[in-house]
Amino acid sequence: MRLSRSLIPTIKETPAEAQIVSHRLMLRAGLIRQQSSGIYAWLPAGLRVLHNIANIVRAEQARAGAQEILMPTIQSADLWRESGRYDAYGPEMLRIRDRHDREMLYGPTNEEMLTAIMRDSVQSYRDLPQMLYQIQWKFRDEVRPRFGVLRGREFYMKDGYSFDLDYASAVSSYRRMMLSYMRIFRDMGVRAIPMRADTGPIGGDLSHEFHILAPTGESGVFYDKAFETIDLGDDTYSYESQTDLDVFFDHMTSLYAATDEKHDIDAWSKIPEADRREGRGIEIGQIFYFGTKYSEKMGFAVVGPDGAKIHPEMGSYGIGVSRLTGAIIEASHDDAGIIWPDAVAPFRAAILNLRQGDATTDALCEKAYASLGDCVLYDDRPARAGEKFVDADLMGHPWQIIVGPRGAVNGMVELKRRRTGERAELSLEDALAKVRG
RNA sequence: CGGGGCGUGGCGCAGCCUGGUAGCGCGCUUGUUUUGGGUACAAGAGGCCCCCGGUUCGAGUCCGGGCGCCCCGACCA
Repeated sequence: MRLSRSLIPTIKETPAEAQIVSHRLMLRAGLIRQQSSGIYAWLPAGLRVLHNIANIVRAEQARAGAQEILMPTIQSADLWRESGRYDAYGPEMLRIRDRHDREMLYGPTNEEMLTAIMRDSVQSYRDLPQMLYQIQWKFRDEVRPRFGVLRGREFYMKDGYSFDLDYASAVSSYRRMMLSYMRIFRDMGVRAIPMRADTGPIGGDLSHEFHILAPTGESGVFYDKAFETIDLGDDTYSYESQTDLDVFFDHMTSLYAATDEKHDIDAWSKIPEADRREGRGIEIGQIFYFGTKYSEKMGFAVVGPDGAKIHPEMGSYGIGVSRLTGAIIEASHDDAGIIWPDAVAPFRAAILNLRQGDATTDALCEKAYASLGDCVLYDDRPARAGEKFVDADLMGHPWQIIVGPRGAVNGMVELKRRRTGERAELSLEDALAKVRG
């Protein structure tokens, strides 16, 4: 994209309402604009990040055997009466009425709806197991939204659901999702740690939360340093191998990891001091096994091989996609601005034209832009160099291709790596090769 | 839901106590200048001072009632 023709409204001063760093930077870098408390509009650069994150989720979920679907945001209250959650959920659920005075709601999660879909569509044990997910907007009317997209009321979330014939199979699905989640977060360039968790209103008896480490995280976390060097490779663990999934799960759950709420001093003290790590974490995902809670209440059963009815064992699996955009910034920034991991950056690189209007410089920039295409942001504004440097650092592009008249006459540019600050004088061709990776 | 704070050009704020022509910095527009880390000068544009009501000759300012937003706590993907 050409910055001169893009709506990426960076701002110099810190908006008064933004207290934490990711919120400030998302506003300043022109990623989002607030519309109401806890409700945000996503501008072009912000939406690209959201899509990048969602696509990483899609790719790895597909490999784990999950199918993508899309369910509506608006649901019928009747559905939730079947599970008993219409009354149980409380004021976090946004309840609305349509013109015929029918009770509706803006979905905060989708166990009921998908169970109903399955009930209508699946009758035989031969059709299970199934693993389905969607990436869709949710609404939870938080008492006190804050921290920008980290605690919005409207949020973009991946929610997945597994349906299995028996407990063993359900546990296998759960373990497969745990592996998939760890790989998803790795692919985004952040380190996540699974921690045993309470199940909350979703119900059930097996649950883990995933936290990514960030100095500004909401909760204190305690973990074994082995999490810093976890091997998640395809050669080590296969989704197809039950043994692999079990080994992986045992490895994850045998290592100590707890938020401050669940911290166990005794267990902690048994870990060699050199292996203990303390930090702050932001929850970016949670997985649950909850058995037949919904399939029984909502009358979803399949006929088994012996003709008997079987209520499928279910689990659900969430990733806060919009929250991740903020969480990644919390984990990856400096005083100058965002430092995007390559995989989620809105643009792989920015081309900084330091002398807009200088024929040689312009030509070299155009060449770079034509070569890299949509994955770069070409700063072709008639602005001063300093302003372009500052904005590029703020927006956090992994690479900056700095083109000025001094080097341009020889076809040379300066390539800067945002994360390390390293710079090198290179020919344009060499710089482009590096940016392409 | 308890406690606190704030609503004044796009952004950050002053003015309110003590009522009397709506200000500052940044940004924006035009020109000159400058040109490798937010240049300097000049000239401009831009404001139902959150809303409604009251007091007053006169309200951004005082009083009452709303609405919105933020922060701390409890709660939470």
